[in-house]
Amino acid sequence: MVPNEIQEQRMREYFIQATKEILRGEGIKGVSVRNVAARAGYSYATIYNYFRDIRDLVFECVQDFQDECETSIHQEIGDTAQGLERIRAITLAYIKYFIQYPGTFELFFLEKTRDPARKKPAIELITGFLDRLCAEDWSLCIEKGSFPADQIEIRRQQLNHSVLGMLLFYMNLGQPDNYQDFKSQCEQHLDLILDAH
Amino acid sequence: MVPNEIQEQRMREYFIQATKEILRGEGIKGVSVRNVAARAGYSYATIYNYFRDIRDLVFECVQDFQDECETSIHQEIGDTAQGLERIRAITLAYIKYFIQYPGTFELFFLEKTRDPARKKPAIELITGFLDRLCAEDWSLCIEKGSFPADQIEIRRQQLNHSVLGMLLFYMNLGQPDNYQDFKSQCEQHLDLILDAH
DNA sequence: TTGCGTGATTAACACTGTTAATTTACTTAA
DNA sequence: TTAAGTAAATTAACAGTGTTAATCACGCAA
Repeated sequence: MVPNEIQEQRMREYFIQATKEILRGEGIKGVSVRNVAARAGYSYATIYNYFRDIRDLVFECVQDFQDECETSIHQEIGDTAQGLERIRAITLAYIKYFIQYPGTFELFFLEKTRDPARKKPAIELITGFLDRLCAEDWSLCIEKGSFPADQIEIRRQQLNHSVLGMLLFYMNLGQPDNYQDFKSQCEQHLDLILDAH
Repeated sequence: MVPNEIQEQRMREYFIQATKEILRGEGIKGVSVRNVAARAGYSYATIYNYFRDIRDLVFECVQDFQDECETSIHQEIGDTAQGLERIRAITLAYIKYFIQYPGTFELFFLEKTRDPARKKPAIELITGFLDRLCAEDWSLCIEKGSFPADQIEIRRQQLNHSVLGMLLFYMNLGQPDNYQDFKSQCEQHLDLILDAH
């Protein structure tokens, strides 16, 4: 890495850090060019020397928040035994994280890129996240023959879709109208999807 | 109705019409106070005599778009016989509508109210929409005993969540990356949810 | 005709993202 | 050491956004 590139990466990191702080505190609505720049100690226009636009900057935070989320999940699930039961635990912890940090939910699922092609890595990070978290456990399900092999794929997808749908219903439409009901709804649906009947 | 109220309702209607036109043409990103007012032939500040804020105005369009969507669906499903098969047809038409009018999808599921309590009617319109469309068919399923009665509710919910999740994945994250794949994915999942096994 | 009041309008404020022009800081060559 | 040149940070500016307060215009009653 040329010195130039080290400095550039450092500058980028200043802005990314500032953006992360704002996302954590105020959510995506608090992120603005001037807001981020002020927190990073630079003028607002400086951002455009390091990022194409503000959305570009915001998507740079995806990896970090995902790492953070993953850590939180692993703490939450403890040493739950691999397999279906752990898919359940991981998914519930995954949901819990987004409820706790709605700013991250907005960033991951509600924010749009100007140029999806250029941001493909970040987007793939998001779409494959839950699958990646549960990868080993699904493999084990195949080995143990918990499901017909051709059903694994569709169940993984269904898990993805249902979880996203439930989160969106709860966070954007307020349904169910309290967390207790929401949580038991989540558990009920997980049981259905992960049940081998 | 006092003359005063008739005039007021008329004014509101001018702005609502203008908003609907913009939503249809450019989606929610095209809706701004000045944009709507110009199209309605009034000054931007006039809107605030009839609506609390711009989001308030935007949510006034929900009912109309829902009526429009319902008409489109009934056209699409033709005379499909009541029951499970019609739930399938309705849901596919429902999905098709939102793909065709992404502005409506954004309005229904992505837009946030400032004051959810005050906009409760519009929100309930949205959250109960698909259920209402399929109400008769679910009833028939109960009568015919297609499912255990206690499973009906959860399947209805699962349909709701899965559909919303799939739509969001496809529209915001571009997964699957083409409409053909998306459509067959939808069909596959519908079969799973509506299958009595 | 004057005065009042309703309601539409303009002006203003505080924001937003983005770009161009300018200034600053630093490195290199003379 | 000074001068020139370059790279990067800053300011200014533009075109938007939502929202509110002050102002203006019009119709109606006295």
